Amino acid sequence: MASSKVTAHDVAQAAGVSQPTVSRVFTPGVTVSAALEKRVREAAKALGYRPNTLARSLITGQSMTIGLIVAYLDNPFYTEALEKLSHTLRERGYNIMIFMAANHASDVDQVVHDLLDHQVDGIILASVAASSALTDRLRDEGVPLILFNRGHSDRSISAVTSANFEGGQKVAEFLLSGGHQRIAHISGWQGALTGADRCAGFLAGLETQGAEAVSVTDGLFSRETAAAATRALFASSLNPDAIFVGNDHMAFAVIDVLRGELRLEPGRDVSVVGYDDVAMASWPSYNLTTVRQPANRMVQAVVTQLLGQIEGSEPDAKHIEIDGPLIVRGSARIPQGWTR
Amino acid sequence: MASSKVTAHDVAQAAGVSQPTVSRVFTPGVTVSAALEKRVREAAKALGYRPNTLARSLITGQSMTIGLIVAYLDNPFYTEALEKLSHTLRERGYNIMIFMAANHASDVDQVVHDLLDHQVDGIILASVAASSALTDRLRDEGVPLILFNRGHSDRSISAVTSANFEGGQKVAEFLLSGGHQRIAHISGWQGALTGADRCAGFLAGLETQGAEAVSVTDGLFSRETAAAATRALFASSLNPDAIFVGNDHMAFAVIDVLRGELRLEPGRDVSVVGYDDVAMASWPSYNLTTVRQPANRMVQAVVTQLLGQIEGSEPDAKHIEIDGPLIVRGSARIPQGWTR
DNA sequence: AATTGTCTTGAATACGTATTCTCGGCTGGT
DNA sequence: ACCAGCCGAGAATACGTATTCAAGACAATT
Repeated sequence: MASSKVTAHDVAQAAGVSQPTVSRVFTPGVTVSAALEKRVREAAKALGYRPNTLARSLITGQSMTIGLIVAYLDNPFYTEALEKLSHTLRERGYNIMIFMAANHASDVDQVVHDLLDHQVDGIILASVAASSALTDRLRDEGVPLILFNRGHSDRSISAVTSANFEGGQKVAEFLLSGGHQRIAHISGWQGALTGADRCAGFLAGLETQGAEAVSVTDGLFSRETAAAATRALFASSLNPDAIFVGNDHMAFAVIDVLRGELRLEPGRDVSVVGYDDVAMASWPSYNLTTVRQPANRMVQAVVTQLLGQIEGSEPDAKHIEIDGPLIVRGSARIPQGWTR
Repeated sequence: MASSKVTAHDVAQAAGVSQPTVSRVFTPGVTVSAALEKRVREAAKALGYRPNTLARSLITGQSMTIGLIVAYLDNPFYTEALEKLSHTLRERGYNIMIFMAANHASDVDQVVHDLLDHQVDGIILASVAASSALTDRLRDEGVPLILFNRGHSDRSISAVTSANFEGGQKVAEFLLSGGHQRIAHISGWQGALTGADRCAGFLAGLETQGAEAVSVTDGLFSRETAAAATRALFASSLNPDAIFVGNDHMAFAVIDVLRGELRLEPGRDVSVVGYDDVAMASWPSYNLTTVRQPANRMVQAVVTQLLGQIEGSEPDAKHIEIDGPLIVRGSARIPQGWTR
């Protein structure tokens, strides 16, 4: 029964009221007499009317849309987060405009401009760095920005991460308790605070007990790089007995190389510890000991903080760190009497 | 230097021209004298002006936005597709508004209505079924719809899938050539044409050579269901020597159960074949023989077809099937002299 | 009964842009 | 030199809604 484009005017005419009255019926918190509301709703239903969000946004200045930029979708941690973000934002009435960006600053800048042209109410950068030119622009434009799983040296930028430094420390403590002697680290990308903090925490944790890593390599959050680093590690004379890998995604590559090429069984011949606790970490093939990043709580924090800034109730930027436990599985030797 | 909201009027005033002239400068294909264009562009740059896409969309009726609805993001095939879709659509000037939907028809309907309120120019349903109430509504509204990796009984609905029936046949031929005697099938969800077609092709392929499956179970595209089906399969007296699994995502679960719980090595004790050829299929831990769904070509087809319908150059709906090869790896016994 | 106040509703306007229409000036052809 | 035709730019309008403003109806208070 609906024709292609039904406007509030059409409904108004059908219901014998004015267009603003129709608008009021569909605007929460505005009062309309019960009789008119009924007539309007019936007419709207009969005609198949639904408000045009674009026109509404134009006048209210609120698009109810959040821009999301994400780089590494091959890392399942981010798809998990994307899924939860989508649901949580939708519950709060917001929609997501999504962009995949290469991790070049120029590409990100371009994408952000596109988002601004679409009048997004806020922007989430997941696993992507923000140039200061960009943050300046956004501050100027008054569009809230929040980083997901990335820190920023400028503390006036909102960010949600896990407690990466402490996470790295936990791994160090665990591996040392396990009596490992030659501990190597294939780190997350050192260009990102997330990777650097985990690395720093890990090394600090080792140092606390007078130990140090036999090798530290930047794995760049890439499977290929991590795999190559693993081969190099065992081609050298270092002969490590434990490897802390900067995230699960790389850790799977490390395990594949160990098992498939080097005939070393994780947990028996070499200990491997990851970071993220993605779903795959619990699959029997990997059974990875890892530090959990609580995606649920991180997403909740992102949404609360971002919408707080948008709706003005929480205007101050914050760097929120969320603590996560070490999940002990089979890929690393378990210290005797380990209960933590 | 930019203030919070710069409009075309501001630029016009600064450049000493009218607002429409500013608009013309930013509208491709419209002619403006070089002198004025230069003045406008300089003023725009100085003020930090960028056109408001919402206002533009309101008048042109084109939002340059595509709605994307996806259900199973834990299946990496879809994240891969999402990534490619994002890039391809962006190249063509379109943006993506994304929603995660449970696979209930009611949820999908709700989400589609939200998308329509946002005036999307077209809708892609990935791994989600469309109710006929929905397709009617969309046809009425004049918004093109296309299904990705899902067929539809109504041939007037556009859809892009792989050649699922033929793919299933290929697997049957391969397993029979390998001399397998007791072949089982853990199928994709039979409520979806994708799952049903693969299954039908497989069974038809077996029948061609006078064989039949010892067991057919619906795996529902779910890891847990597939794992349970595997356990049940080997708890019975069937003792299968080959399993064709309806997609890679489930096949990984099957392999995990075989190896971790049943101590059976895929490729030696049991042959396992999947469907999709996601990146993980080539990882050494799984090394999965599988039918490739060419994500690149499928995405290209989706975009070409959808934008064709939107821009009017290709108004007729089509069901496009894209053929993919069997990728032979190590998880299934290779027939002697197999070269195809 | 008169007045104050509240509550509803319609008229008018605004949001920021694209497009139609019109007009002035300019070019080119004979 | 004159006119047809064309091109470029401004004035006006449209897109579909939310909001301000003013006016009217009605209840409540004195």
